[in-house]
Amino acid sequence: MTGESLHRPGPMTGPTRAPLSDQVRRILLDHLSRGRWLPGERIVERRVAMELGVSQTPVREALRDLQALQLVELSPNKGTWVRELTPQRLGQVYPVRGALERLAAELAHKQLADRVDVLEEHTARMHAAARAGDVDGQVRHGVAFHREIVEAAGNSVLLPNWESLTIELWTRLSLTRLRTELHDNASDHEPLVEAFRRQDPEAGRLLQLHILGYAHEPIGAS
Amino acid sequence: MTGESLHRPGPMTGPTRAPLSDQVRRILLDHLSRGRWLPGERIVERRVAMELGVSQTPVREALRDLQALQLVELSPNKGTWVRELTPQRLGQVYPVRGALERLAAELAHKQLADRVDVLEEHTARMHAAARAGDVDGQVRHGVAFHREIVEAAGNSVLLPNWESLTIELWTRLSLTRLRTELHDNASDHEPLVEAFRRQDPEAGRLLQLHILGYAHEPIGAS
DNA sequence: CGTTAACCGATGATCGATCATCGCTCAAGG
DNA sequence: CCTTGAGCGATGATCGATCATCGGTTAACG
Repeated sequence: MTGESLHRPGPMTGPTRAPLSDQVRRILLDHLSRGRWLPGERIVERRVAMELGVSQTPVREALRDLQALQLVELSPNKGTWVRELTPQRLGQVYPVRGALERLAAELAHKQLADRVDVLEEHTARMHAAARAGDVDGQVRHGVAFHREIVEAAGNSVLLPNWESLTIELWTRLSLTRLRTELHDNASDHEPLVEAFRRQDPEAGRLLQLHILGYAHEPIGAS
Repeated sequence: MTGESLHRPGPMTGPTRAPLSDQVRRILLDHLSRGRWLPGERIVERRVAMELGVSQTPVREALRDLQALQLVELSPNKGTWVRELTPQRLGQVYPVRGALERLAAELAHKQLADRVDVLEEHTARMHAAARAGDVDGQVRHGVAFHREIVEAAGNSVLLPNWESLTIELWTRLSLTRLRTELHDNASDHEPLVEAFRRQDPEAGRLLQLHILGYAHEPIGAS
């Protein structure tokens, strides 16, 4: 499963595209979310480069990106480490996320009223995934629900800021590493959808509380 | 003033430190804030590298950092451009900043009560700078005031998120490029300090409104 | 045996060169 | 004259090699 060389032999049929550093970043993200590297472990640029059949440069760039996502720690002249996923760190994400999404809901209250059908769609898929025992699906649609809200705000500063929290990845890591439960069932989202539908001025606040409710879930939280 | 070579001849006395890419980033930030490159203009990696006497690599890394700060735009295989500073973009920063700082104030309401003296210090310096006609000082201390609040929250997700907004730089750019006025006088901050001192539950909300008030300042905003 | 400093392998940082892609130019074809 | 595509210069992307730094190892010294 590893050792997947990224060399492009010959003319490389088709649209090719995608800088190597992007592909490397995706692979590293994948490895991280699967626990290929555990927290505290070192990531050696040259080793990864050789393994992927690329040079040090794109690996280095990819690691810089992961640093921006707070997934790894880079120390000048020392190297790269996988950051610990502690319940404390996880707990610090929720307040920020809550504040940002509340703002989004307040900015987008008008647009959201027209998009409740999309939100309901996500809710339904979430529900279906839950019944099918599809954890991955639950996470994906759950995050999509929230991303929809943030995108609806149409604020080009807000969206990248929210994306930088990488909710989906953190949720996955939390599930596997901290063995948290997934309580994020569809029914929790229905009151929110209703609030958006009637453009309830309190919808933002409801959303914020909804998110802070996630914070109580981790089993690991003492 | 340009053409400052970064070569390190000989044993380089002293602590040396600081990767070249960091120095380059600082220089580029400086150039950007001074208008060395105007919005829409192209930044060519090799040209900058030669000018600074370094190779393409550290320049490239520095540009990636600037991209994360939303100061430039990078298009794969196309190059780097300085992003426009439009009143619209600027106006989108304030709501996000407001939401984040409100959260900070609410998280830190206890710690802030013990730090009102620091806040007052910044207010005083702001005031002094204003009287001295020292615009730069006003900006610096004004931002420091707000950073103090965000730091007091002690949330390791919140702080980097707030820093990524690069308030100080945007304020400077706004002053020079959009010719906005600086209404951010010290007296505006005094009610905030008082609210923090008495741990007013509404302090966060006050701070948020205070920040949104900045948004009305730009002359350029139609 | 504990302390200190030169030594050295591993690895991040940087370099100079090469590869690949983008846009533009310009001439052939209609 | 307009369209089309080969040719080409500029420049980003990637590479392989080299430089510099960090940390652990070793050996002289007391």
